Amino acid sequence: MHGMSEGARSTAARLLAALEAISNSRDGLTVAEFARALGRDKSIASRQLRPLVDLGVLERGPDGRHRLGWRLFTLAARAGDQRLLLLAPPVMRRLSDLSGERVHLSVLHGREVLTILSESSRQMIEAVDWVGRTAPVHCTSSGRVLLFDHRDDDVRCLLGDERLAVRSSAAPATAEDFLRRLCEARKLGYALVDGEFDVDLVAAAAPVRDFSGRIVASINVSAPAYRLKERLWHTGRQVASAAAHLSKAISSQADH
Amino acid sequence: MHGMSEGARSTAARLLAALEAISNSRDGLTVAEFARALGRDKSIASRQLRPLVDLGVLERGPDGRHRLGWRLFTLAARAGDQRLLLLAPPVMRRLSDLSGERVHLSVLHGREVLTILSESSRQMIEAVDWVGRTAPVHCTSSGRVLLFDHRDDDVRCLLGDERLAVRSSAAPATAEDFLRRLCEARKLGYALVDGEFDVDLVAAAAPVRDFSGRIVASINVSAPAYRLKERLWHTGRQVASAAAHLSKAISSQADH
DNA sequence: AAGCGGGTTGCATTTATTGCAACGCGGCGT
DNA sequence: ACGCCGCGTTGCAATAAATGCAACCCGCTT
Repeated sequence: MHGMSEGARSTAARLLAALEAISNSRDGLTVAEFARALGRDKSIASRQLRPLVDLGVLERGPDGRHRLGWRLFTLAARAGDQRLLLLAPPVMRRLSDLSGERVHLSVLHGREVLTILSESSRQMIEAVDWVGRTAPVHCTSSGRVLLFDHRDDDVRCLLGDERLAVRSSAAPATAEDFLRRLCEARKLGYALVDGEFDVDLVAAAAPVRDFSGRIVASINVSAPAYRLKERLWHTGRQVASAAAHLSKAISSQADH
Repeated sequence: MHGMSEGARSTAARLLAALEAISNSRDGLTVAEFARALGRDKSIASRQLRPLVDLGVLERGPDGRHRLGWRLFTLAARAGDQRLLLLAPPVMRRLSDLSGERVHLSVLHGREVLTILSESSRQMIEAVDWVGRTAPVHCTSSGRVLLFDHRDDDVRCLLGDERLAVRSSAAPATAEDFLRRLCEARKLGYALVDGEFDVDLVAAAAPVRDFSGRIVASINVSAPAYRLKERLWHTGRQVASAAAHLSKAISSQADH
């Protein structure tokens, strides 16, 4: 009952305590239950809950129970974007040092893959800036990873019925061909691509997920085949590890 | 970028305004920027931000910029219908590819329509879109759809007795006018709107229902009239199909 | 009818927020 | 070096909140 009586000093702390009290309840709280949970008078509960409902932070069901509202989700979604851009660079840099190659962060952009961050390696020879540019989803490791959680039907619809525009002989020519490779990558947990986007390029990618498990980005290593092909499997595991680390960091308190 | 909303009375409203000000900034806000965004003294900003940072709602980077923090995730993870949020994006993306236009997912919030997801060619970068914002219920396709199952009396009560605030000459001026259009949409199974919210905007929306048949959200396509008006009927059927598909998806148990 | 619990509202008191001022800090141009 | 400007924090009085008690309405049980 007295669960977590704590010294809530600030009004912000009291408000957050209110939200968490409701969050911790399974079916929401009525005004009286809410008042008891906070150990305050029910009048306070009534007057505190109303503006929150008006703002959309809480929802009041027809049964008079208060539950968390959609507004919190829109905030959390933006928090995810901000934290991704904030926390990705150090993870990417470490991966770049480990692999010795250039590391990219990409998101799904329509039916293409958009690179939004890039961390350079010490190498002289490397692909020029891809930031802001898009690449086909079907012949890149990032594209494969970003479609991890899509159902086969959605993938087919995304790729279109026609034959895929092949950039090289190694790239998948049909949607079914792509789905086979996607299935392989799913089992593996990360995607390896050899000469599909460009005959001389190999790449490894892994998915970055937010707090709800949704794939929000892909982290990938791309390099000339002669330099990376031999150890591509090893790099794949490194990328997967980095992506998992970034996924955890986005939704957890302590970073670095 | 300046404070757009006025009339924040309660402390809860002030707090939410603070969070949204930071949410709407791409790289976070410093204390001074935050103060300017709220139009208040910087001392208030300093004293308001600190407890939020301590609680984990906000995070203060080494550069002194405040971004949304991890604590929002713990709340949002239980907010709303997680199943809907998880399954909607792929369906929306497919509809976006089909129609070539931007797709939104909205819920009813009081007498307004709140957009909670948006899928299109652009994903997260420069996402200054509708997400998190509300629109009038009487002159939007989503609003019409979200009131599908409301009784006429409830609709009248929701809209109020007074004349509706018309945004354009095409929008319904009275509750009875709205009810006529709502009845049309009911028969059709989806709602088409031409120049009601904005003279140059057309839209099509369809209802998303949960297992019990209750309308939990609306999926809709919105685009400039010159681009979509010709094929709006066709788009309406596409939207209805996508909404039906999503309704089935959130009701079914089996899902990878 | 009376009792009970949930929900809201009035009002005096208590408490916290507000805005002004001042201060320390770090960069930058003359 | 100096002064200047912007940022961030802190004291302090006036202000504007939140708080708790009470009363009230409503539906329901006894």
